[in-house]
Amino acid sequence: MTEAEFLTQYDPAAYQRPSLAVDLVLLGIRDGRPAALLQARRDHPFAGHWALPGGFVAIDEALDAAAARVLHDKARLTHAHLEQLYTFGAVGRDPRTRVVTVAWLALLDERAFAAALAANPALLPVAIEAAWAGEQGGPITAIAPGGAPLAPPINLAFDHADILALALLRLRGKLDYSDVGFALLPPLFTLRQLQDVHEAIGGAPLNKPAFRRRMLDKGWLSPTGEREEGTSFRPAELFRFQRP
Amino acid sequence: MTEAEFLTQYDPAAYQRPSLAVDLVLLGIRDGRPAALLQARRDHPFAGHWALPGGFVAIDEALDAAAARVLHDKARLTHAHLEQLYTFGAVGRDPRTRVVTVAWLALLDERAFAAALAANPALLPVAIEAAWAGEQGGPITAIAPGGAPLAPPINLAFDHADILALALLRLRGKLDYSDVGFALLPPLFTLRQLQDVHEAIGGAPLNKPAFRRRMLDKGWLSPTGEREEGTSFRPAELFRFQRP
DNA sequence: GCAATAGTGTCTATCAGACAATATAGC
DNA sequence: GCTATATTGTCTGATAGACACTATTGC
Repeated sequence: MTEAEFLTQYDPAAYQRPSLAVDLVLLGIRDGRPAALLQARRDHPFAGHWALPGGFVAIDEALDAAAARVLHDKARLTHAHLEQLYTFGAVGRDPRTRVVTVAWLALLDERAFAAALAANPALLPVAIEAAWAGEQGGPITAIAPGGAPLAPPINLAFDHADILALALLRLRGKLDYSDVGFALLPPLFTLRQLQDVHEAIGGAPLNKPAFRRRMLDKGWLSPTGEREEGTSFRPAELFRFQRP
Repeated sequence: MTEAEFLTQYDPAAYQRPSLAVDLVLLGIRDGRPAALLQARRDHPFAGHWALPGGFVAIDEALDAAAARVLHDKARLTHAHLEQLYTFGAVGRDPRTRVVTVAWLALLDERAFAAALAANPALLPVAIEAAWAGEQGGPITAIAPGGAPLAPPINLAFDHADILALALLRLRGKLDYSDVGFALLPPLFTLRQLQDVHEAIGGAPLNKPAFRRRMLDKGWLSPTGEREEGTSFRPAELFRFQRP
C-alpha cells in the first residue's frame, strides 16, 4: 500500500494517537552562567522533581502558537526568541501515557528573565552546566543562584535533563555563526555585555580585542554614540543589534 | 493551574489530538547534485504531486523507530544515517485532518540510493537545488536525472518543499564541522570522492590542496594503502572513515 | 612518450590569540 | 593623580586559497 492509499483510507478515529505537548526551555544569563526557569512538580510521577514549563497542543493550534501560549501562560511574556529544538518521543518517557513533546528554546534577556520570575513565583531559576556529552545531550548539574550546588542535587522530571542539555549545546553551537546571542541582551548593550553572554554560553573566557574585532566585522552592530551610565570608570559605548 | 496539576487531571480521551507522522528525506548524491527520492501521489489531495515517503507513528512506537520502519518499508533499507530534522505542525498543512509530522533526514550512499530505487519502482529520484532562503527553508526547483528541468516544474505535496529545502540547508550547515559527509560515501573512498560530495552539497567548487589538508588534519581519515581500480590514469588511494 | 589525474610544496591573504599601550570616566 | 575599565595597535601562529610542480597509472 502506498502512502497515498494509506492516507486516503486512513480513518482518524481508528488508531490510537500519542498526545502531543510542547516544553519550553526558558533560558537566560544569571550570574555569568546560563540559567533556566523550572517548575516544581507536586504530584506523581516525579513529585518533588523539577520540570520544564509545558502544555498540550490543541487540535487547532500550530506548534509555535502552542509554544507562545505556554510562554505567555507560564511566564507572562509576549516577546522572546522562540526556536524549535527537538522532538522527544521515546515510548516510556511519560509513565502514564504516551506523550510526544516538541521542545522549544526561549531566549530571555535579563529584563524578561526577571519579569517572568516576578510574574510566576512557582518558577525557580536554576543555573545549568551541561557536561559536554554527545549531540543528543547528557547529564546536567544544577546550581542555585547563590553559586553553591543545591543539596541534594536537582532531579529533573521525565527526560527534561536531556532537553536542557540539548538546549545549551544547540545554543553553544549556533552562537558563533548566527545572531542568537543578541536575543539574550537588551536592545542597547555594550561590547563587554555581549562578550559576557558569549563567555557564559561557551563556558570559557574569550580574548577581548579579538572578540571586539570579530563582532564589529560581522556588521551586526551599529554604534549609538551613547554611553552607559553609572559606572565609576570610563563608560563603554552602547551598541544596537542591526541585521546587515 | 500548574503543569503538574494539569497533567494529573488530564483525561487522555477528553481532548482531540493531532495525528502524528514521520516523513523521510531520502538524500543521496546523483550526477554531482544532491538528490532525493519522492513518491507520486495518485489521490487527492495533491494528486499528481510528489511527496516524501512517510507514515504514521504507532502508539507504542518511538519516533526514530517509526522513521526506521518507513525507511525499511518504502526503501527496503536497514542501514542509513537517520537524523531528526524538524517538526512541522501548521494547522492547515494537511487539508483533510490535523497532521503533525516529524521530518527526518536519511543519508544514503550511492549503493543504498540505487538499492532503494531498485526495490521500489514507485520512487522517483529528483535532483534538488535549494534557493538560499531563510533557515526554515524556501522554494526549491527539481530537475530530472538527465539534467533538464522537468516540464512542468515538479510540484510537491503539502509543505514538503519546505522540508526538502530545510534538509539541504541543514546538511550544508553541518558538513564543515561534523562527519555527516561520510554517510554519503561507501566504506572505502578516495579524497576526490569526498570532495565531490562536499562540492555537491555546498554547490560550489573547492580548492583541492586546501580540501585535502583540511580533511587529513581532522584526523578522521585512515589510509588503507589500497588504491582504486579501473582508471586509465594514476589511481587514487582509498581511505576509510574513522572517528579519532 | 602522452594524457589524465593523484598528490605535494610554497606563497600569500586572512583571521584569531596574546599582549601591551593608550584613552577616559569617577573620585 | 589614582583606579578601573574601554578601546586600539601590533606581533605572531594557524589556516585557506591560488597556483605551480612532481608522481604515477594506462595506453
